[in-house]
Amino acid sequence: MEKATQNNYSKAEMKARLEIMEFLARGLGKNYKEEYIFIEYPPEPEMGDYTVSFFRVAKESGLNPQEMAKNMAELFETEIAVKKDGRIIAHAKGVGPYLNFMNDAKRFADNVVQEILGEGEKYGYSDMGHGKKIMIEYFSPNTNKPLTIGHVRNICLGYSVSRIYKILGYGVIEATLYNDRGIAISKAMAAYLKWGDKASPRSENIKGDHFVGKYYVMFGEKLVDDPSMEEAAKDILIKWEKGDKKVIQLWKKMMGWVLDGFSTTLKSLSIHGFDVEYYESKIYTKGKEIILKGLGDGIFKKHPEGYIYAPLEQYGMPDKILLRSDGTSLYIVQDIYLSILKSKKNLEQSIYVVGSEQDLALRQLFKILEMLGYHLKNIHLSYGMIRLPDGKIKSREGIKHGTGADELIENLENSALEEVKKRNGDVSKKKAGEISRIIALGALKYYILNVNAKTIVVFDPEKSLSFVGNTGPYLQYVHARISSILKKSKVKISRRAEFSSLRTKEEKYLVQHLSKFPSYIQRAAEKFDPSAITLYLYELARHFSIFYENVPILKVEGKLFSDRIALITAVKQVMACGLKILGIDAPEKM
RNA sequence: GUCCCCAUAGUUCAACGGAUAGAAUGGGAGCCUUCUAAGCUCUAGAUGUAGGUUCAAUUCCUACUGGGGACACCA
Repeated sequence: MEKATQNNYSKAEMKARLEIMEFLARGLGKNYKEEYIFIEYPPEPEMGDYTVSFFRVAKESGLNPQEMAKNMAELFETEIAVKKDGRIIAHAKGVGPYLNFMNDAKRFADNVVQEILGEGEKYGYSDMGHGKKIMIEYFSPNTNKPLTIGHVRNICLGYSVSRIYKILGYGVIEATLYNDRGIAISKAMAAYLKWGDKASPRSENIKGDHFVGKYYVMFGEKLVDDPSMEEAAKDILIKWEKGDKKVIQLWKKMMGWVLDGFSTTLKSLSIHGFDVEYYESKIYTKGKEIILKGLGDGIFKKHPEGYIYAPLEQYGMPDKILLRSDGTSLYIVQDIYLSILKSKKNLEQSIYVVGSEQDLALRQLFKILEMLGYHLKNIHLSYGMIRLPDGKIKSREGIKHGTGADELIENLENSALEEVKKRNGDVSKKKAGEISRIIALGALKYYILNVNAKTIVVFDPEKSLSFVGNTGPYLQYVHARISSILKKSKVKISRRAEFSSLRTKEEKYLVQHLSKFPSYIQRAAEKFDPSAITLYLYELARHFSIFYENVPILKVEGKLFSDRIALITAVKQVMACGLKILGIDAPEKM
């Protein structure tokens, strides 16, 4: 097992871990081997705050793990526990082959709550990425049809992973590539020329991407009766490549409509642009020199039939054709060019958020780059597709009902609005609209990010998205409830306070969980997986909800009151920060 | 045909090789004169099959079965 070179722990957790390591090193003596000791979290909070298992150490030293745990627990209790000298770890208990450590609840609460309130919004941040640049390319749509829930998954993943790395101090460049040329667009253009009759999104009152998508679908539908359309599309493509003025003019017009539509969808998802935008139309001819040089250097080969290819069978992949017999380049050539362009930015790593159906294509791309001598760390963040209970989203007729990004968001906003009205008769129409928008997006983004990226999700437009249970709105609800209490409490909390009165089980578990936030951020980063954050936040919300049911806040007085206010302030802050990582807004009221 | 991914409660998803396989939803039973019931409590319910590695396997390996994806001089 590899150990991270640097860990993102809260200061409180770091203190506890150092105490444990120090104790174990001394107590185990010559049997202590750092590579076999892992401090983990026990499966249940009541078992303790940290745990170490002795399987490995015992095996290496020929001892019995149960006895080791028992002896070490005794040693801790007789030597350390009695001292009460300001340590975080107060007790140790041997349970089978595990040694469980318990924090001093009061001292740990002091440390954790002070740290969170002291660091404010920066709690959980790290500088481990200081001076390191990474680029993450995501979204990268084809520009011939509107966006689907599949694109939304891509966007949510890319956006969230970007946030995670930013928090760890990396310089993150968010990039996208518009696939704005080629046969698909030519088809939409051909259909528009034939049946468009000078209509426009404005004249038809349709969003630009939907407008163009309509013609793309029309092309496919009418092709059956009118096979000549195939030729018409090819003709347009050829004219486009030659720079035919009329074709280019039409293309610019239609691309403008599509990109305008995309921009609207992105805004409705609260995504506000990318640091770098690449356009296929601007780079698609580039890269040919690289291939020819590679051929000259013996890296690539020329087939007797005339095409140039990368020999990849030696690496267990099919060979990849790069240049056609007529000398024109295939799509991957511009990918190679773009990757090399990126590598000139001194990147620590370059991440591609691309669906798993392109696993092979990206493996080939990365291998070719390696063959060319570019050893940039390329990572494919591969995600599974979203399917419907009865099959794929895409079909010949375009996309299936309920899976378009725009209609999905709109439907969700409408049902969220009904809920808000039901629960909040007193809010203004405008406010209700704002809140329902926040909730709708919370539900959608959480739904997508709560599962591992590579899982193929079965999505039922009628049933899948809900506002109850393990959902985004549940987390938002916790935030809103805390906000409501704080509004009523009207106290100033001191960051230096000692939170001596946080004694209940519910408070202890909350503090314990709060202290783990930074380590979950790191876990999410290592795996490029925002679901580590959703998992963390769901548990935080659970702990809070149980606390809320059982522990009164506004009804108690004095120090107990102010301590609990401090605690829930910390919960609110961590919840807001975590939701922000997911791209979800935290409402004050709902 | 070759390669890749997946298989866990009725359903949709969890589980760095470790403690009693967790949630949610749906089913059953409760909790609003008390800080927002989008909540809380209790209850029934699952690792495709056969081997192997390991002190320990949902997790790693092999085969099988069943799903999905990829393998164009398309993008």
